[in-house]
Amino acid sequence: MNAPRPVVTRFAPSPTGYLHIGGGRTALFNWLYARGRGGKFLLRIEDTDRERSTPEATAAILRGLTWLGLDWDGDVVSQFERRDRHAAVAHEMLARGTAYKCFSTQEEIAAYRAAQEAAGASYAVFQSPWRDADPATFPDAPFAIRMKAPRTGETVIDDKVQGRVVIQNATLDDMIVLRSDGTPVYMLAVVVDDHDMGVTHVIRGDDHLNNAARQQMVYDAMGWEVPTWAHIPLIHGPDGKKLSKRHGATGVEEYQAMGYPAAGMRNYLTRLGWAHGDAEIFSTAEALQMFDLEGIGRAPARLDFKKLENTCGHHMAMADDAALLHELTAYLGAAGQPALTALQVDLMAKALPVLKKSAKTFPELLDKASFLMIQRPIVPDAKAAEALDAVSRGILKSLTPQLQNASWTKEALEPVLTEAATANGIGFGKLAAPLRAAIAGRTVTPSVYDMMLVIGREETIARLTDAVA
RNA sequence: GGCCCGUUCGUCUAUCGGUUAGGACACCUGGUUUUCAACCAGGUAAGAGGGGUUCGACUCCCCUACGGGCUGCCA
Repeated sequence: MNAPRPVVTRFAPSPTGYLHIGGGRTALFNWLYARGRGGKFLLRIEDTDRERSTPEATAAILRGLTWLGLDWDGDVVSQFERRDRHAAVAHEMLARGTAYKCFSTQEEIAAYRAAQEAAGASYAVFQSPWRDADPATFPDAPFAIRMKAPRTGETVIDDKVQGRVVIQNATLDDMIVLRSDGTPVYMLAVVVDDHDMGVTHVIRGDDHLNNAARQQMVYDAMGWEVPTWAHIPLIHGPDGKKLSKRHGATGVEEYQAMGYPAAGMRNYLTRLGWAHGDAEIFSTAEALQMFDLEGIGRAPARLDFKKLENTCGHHMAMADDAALLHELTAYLGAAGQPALTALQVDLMAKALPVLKKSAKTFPELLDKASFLMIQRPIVPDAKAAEALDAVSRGILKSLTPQLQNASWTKEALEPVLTEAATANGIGFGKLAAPLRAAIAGRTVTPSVYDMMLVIGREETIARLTDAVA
């Protein structure tokens, strides 16, 4: 019995922008798969395209992953820095006879295709005249190294998500592995890096499914063990088209700035395109237990903000108070809003156990907490001002001295308020409205008891006094 | 154009030849309630279309339609 190799997965984004939400999900799947099996999750930045790669983009990707709670093992690998190794492998392929020098210029290749099209072909794979050329005929000119790919037969990708995918070798050309300027091509770099990094499972977007065939040829050419493939469908927008900027947020950091809690985001993203029976709301620890490649669907999934919000609501409610307060602070920073004052932090800590139960996002939480964020004198909005008519103000005024003596617990406050209502011949609702207006300056707030308990007796009485003055 | 992948309620999905096709979000109705929520109960809602295979197909095969991807000395 051979012990199975420990799982090694990786996330390999191009640093050409922010961390796309689809990329975030791909990273999450890789992370869940590795971490759930005691394996390693590696991070590699595919920065071989010097024109488009920026350090800012790399930083943004790292921030996005960190926010999602996806930690990687070891150092971040730069693909560009490994270019010498890639080139060495290309030359090794040359030595093995699995690749050859191609002196065809780009003009010649274009001309070849044009000629084929003129001859009626709709598309033609380029067939280099140098594939089997005698070295004696080699010109003294720059050359690219092309893989000597099989021209007949088929390449089979045994994919954990897509199943058995068969590609006819005749439809693939001899891809270039090393450019004429000596730089490696992405297709070669990925294979060399994945092999050198010991990656056992390649979990990535299905836009790479066709590429897998050519990459598998490189593995074969080098005599390396082919990793387990798992090509997952891309995420689409609500209209079913590929998710793009016109759908709204596509960057992971935008979701943070919109105030979705990371745990909810993880849960939602895990469930998007993956299922485990009826499991809907689960912790990350539970996700780690359940996640497998089997549960990944084959069809692209659409983003549904309503469900995202609902999922986040559950996580908000079950979050640990201290952790939630900490994340709220981080949210304010990410959203570019002022930090909480010491007093607000104090009040927020008291209010959180109640507020978190009904909020789905941080902005919503903050809105429900507005009664503790504001300062006297409180300026009521139009509707609140209406609730504070002369009669109501009179009732509030008579209530103040009674609050002075009541002990400040919900149990003690309840009879005080209900008795005040009956004494004035009104229902509790009629009393709560002006109270709410006086305490919060608005008509939609948490329970009046909860607000009073959070801000305390002194502040409550001060606000009531202001309102009736 | 060629090749590859996909298609179950509006959305995410379960089902792995035999089910009244299940769950969740959303939506609608009712309940609870000091407001908004939250919460509780109930309801509407699906196998893209057409051929096969089979005693029996959402499940297997073929065709069509639609969607997506790849087809580069980009990644």
